[in-house]
Amino acid sequence: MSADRRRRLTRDERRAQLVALGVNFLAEHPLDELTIEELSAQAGVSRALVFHYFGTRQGLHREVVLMARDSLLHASTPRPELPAEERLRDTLTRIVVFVREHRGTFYSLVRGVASGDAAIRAVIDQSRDENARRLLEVFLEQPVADDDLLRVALRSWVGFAEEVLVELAVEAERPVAEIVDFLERTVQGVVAAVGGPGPVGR
Amino acid sequence: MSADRRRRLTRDERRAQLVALGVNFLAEHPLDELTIEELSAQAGVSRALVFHYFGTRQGLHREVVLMARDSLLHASTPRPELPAEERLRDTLTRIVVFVREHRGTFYSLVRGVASGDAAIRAVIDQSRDENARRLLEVFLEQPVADDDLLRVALRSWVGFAEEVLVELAVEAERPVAEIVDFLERTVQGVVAAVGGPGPVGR
DNA sequence: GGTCTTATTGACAACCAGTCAACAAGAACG
DNA sequence: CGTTCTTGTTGACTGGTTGTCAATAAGACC
Repeated sequence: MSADRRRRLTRDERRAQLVALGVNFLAEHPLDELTIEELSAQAGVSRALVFHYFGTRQGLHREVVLMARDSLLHASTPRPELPAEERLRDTLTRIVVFVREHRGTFYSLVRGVASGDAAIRAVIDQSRDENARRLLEVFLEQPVADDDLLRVALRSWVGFAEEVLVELAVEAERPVAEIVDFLERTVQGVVAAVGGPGPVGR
Repeated sequence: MSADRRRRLTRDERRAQLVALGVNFLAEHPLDELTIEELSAQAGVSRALVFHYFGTRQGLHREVVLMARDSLLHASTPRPELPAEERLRDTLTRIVVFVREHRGTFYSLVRGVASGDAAIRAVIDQSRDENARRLLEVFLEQPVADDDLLRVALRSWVGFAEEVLVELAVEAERPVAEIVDFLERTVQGVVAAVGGPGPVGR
């Protein structure tokens, strides 16, 4: 509460403050409990100001989810200098660590966001797309029978991984290495399944 | 619109009518657009009556989701007389067919429900639990290294399958048999991954 | 036809989203 | 240092939705 009464901020400062407060809120509450009144009260400003910056309640929600999502994506950006196998393991490890350190945020992102608003769902969908794309780069070197099916498989495996992370990283206390091992083996298992029931070269 | 003006129904009849209208609505709209006003108007009754039966908006939502969920679970109940392998394939086939015939409902269930309300999320969670339990019965005969991990794997694979179904059965038009093949292979791949990186006996 | 149960309703209060014209903080300028 | 001007900020208003409750009336039972 370092806010003096009636201090005037630049557009960018105020915007950043409000979004940051929203992300903090998201770490401990589901998105649909984030009300304009709540946020404006925490920021010590009027409700009208929040509407001025975000237009609508859903506009605010979109910005908050976008910021939280980008934190996660940024924290788990693959290191391109690593070879495919190591890169996958490194990325998975950083995801698991991030989820452990921001359980509430991660949980809200993958479970607490199913807004009827298409723009908000799109933000989450883009996250799955990006993660699937990163995986595709890892597995692209292997020949597969059906490219389109591989894309679906990887995108769906992201959903699988989200569930695993919620159960093993958010709610339980499994060692990070075990979770990473498990994720690594299952993604390989799923990719193998795309190629058909035959033997899998890794 | 066979409703006469001011007809008085029994509690069970009225309740069933309102829930059924809610489920129909869910097939074409996300849950959070289901408002008391909308439902009461469609049923030709007062808003107060809906509150009388369901207490709160979330109470109504819970009942609607519960009914939609049970339709899905009922339509895909495993046939215990079949051997494990056939039973899995039969169940998966009926799920895919059901999803095709009720795309909107399925989509709303797995994507449109992320209410902040714990009771509503619990309804969806129970669905995943039940599906995981059914799968466990199929795979229980095989020895696995880590029982708890198998449970997590199957529960998470349900999330994987939901994503696959949305992409291949709801949004795309892949043949049923291809989807079932793919689901079958991936669940086996995931179960194999639980046992470790070694070869998989099937 | 009268009475009694209870399904049903209209009216009321509280809360929240969204709008808009008006206010004021603080920088720019003379 | 006072004035002007930009623009961040606000109070007041409207509309819509949730939730409450005492009152009403449909229909069964005698």
